Amino acid sequence: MITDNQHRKSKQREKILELLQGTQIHPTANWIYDQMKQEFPNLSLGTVYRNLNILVEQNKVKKIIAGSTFDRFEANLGEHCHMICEKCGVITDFEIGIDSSLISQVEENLECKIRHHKFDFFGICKKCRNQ
Amino acid sequence: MITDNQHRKSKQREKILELLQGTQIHPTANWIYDQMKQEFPNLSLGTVYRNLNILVEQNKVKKIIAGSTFDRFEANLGEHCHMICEKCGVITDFEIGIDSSLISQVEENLECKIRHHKFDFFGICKKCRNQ
DNA sequence: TTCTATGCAAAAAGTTTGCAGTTAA
DNA sequence: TTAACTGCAAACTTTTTGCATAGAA
Repeated sequence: MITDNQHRKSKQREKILELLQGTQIHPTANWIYDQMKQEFPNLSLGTVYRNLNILVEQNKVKKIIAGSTFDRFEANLGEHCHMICEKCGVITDFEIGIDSSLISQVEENLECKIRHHKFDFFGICKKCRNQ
Repeated sequence: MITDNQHRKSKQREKILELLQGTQIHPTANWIYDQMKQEFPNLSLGTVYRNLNILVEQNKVKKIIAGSTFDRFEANLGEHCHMICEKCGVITDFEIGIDSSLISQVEENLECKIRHHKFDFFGICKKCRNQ
């Protein structure tokens, strides 16, 4: 494991990364906690969360399906994408021409049925760029 | 407002829908609560959440950037999409050829800087289809 | 020796739920 | 009249944080 200047080596953090690198299931913090309990009987969930945040910060791990923010709601039921500004948090709707064959391409590859999709773009919005 | 058989009319729910239909900002439950406080001084946040869930159930409103589930993590840092099974919750990685001009198209339209994006497909996975 | 990491427990943040009273149909 | 809706408060779930101790460098 490559260590940076800010963080020391830790058995727990190494194990968390190892678990994440060795699984396809996109686990929750709690799943990781359960896996580690045998090897680290006194492990606490707080340690798992703390280390996950460090690993995300170090770009060794990604957090997906961002929870922890507030639920947000909209009444725009049409098909559209979101551009989420990482600076001010504003969400802007827009439409792009999604090639409809894209969906069937996915369905064929994974042999699944797609019911809907969500395309989110993250970056800096016009307003924040000009400040 | 069109009512179904299960739900009666409610001033609060009507107002919530009206607010959502009249804004672009993809509000949180708490923002809605604040907007309504003047008109409904005794309003409770619980009522807002309850009605938002009813409106979502009625397909009059969408919940976006799904919070409330667990955070999920992955160590796959390459560019890929997720197929999320709505039945069993399994998340499957896959790659699709995203036309790179798509990003610059979005950047030009919104005059913004896109740093990353997230494409999620929701549906029924192969395993669940065959059950 | 120093300062990060840990376990524990308490707190925080966001959402849901039970209850008794209110209201739409 | 009946059953959904409401406000209130308590409970719940997920994540973060403060503190004293352990451990890496």
